Amino acid sequence: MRELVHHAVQRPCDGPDLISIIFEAMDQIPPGKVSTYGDIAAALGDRVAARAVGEVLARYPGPPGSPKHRVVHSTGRVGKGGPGEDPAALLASEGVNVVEGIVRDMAARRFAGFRVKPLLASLREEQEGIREKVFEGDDFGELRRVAGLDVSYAGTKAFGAMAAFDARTGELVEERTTDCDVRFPYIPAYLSFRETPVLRPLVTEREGTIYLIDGHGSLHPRGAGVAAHIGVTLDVPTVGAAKSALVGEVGDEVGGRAPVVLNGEIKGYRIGEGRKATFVSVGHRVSLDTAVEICEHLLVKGIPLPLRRAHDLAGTARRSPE
DNA sequence: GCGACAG
DNA sequence: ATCTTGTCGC
Repeated sequence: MRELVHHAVQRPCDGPDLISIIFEAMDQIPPGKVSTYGDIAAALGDRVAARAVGEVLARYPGPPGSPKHRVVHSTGRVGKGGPGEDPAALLASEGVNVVEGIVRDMAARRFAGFRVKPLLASLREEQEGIREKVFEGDDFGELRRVAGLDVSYAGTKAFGAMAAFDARTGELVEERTTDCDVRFPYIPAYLSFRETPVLRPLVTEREGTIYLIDGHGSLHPRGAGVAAHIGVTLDVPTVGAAKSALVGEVGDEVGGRAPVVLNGEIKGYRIGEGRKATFVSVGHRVSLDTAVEICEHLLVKGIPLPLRRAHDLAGTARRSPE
């Protein structure tokens, strides 16, 4: 019982709720018809979210009676279903011909007439707006602290952590954590809508603090990675620091720095060697040169110290009972 | 099969 | 990001 309480719904993350829209769409598939992960993703506004739709069906129970069995692969392959569930049998009971786990006559069975809000389309527009507001110069006054922000997950619950270090002494001066129930899955290039709601309450200091964020900033298809998103929406200085690339072409390394070019422009640098690389880009109000200098200065075993500390803290919060 | 997309 | 056994190294 105690475990159930621990994983029970507490406070939904304060951001866009894609989970509800996915189940709303699924509920529109009539008996005798099927749809695909990609078709639902398209109705949400972006087919890239197909895998995320599958992930949500696996992780979230959804409203009672949600017809998860009516969502199949584009090949017609029926989903696995949860413990004690038999999607193929349910489909058969609705008159769908399933042979060896594959829906027959997909073309005739396929439903795609969803009437849901194409949320991902409006979120892309929001990102375009954020790109316009990003300030790529230095505007953070007197630097007193450098704070790391990171998120870890347990099922549908997110744990955010902040670890702040004194910019002069390098001393750890503050740690803070928070948690909420995730309402937005991981979708490439939409990460900020999953993590910003978790991290927002951890951004308390508005003056003299630069926030290093685990993810890209302007080195993003629409110039609005999570670091840019948090920087612009909260108007705080931020830097993006990711462990792997999302977009751009990595150039030749010079003096430990390899430029990352996007649309003919250097939008980031890869620092650190090989597998321990960090991709640095502008979030907001910190220039690329300054961002790289700060990250290099704080680099410990391939990762900026505040980020490692925030990562550990988020992981601890995830594992701790209370 | 290939290509591949932060966390 | 998380899922996981054994294994290497300080």
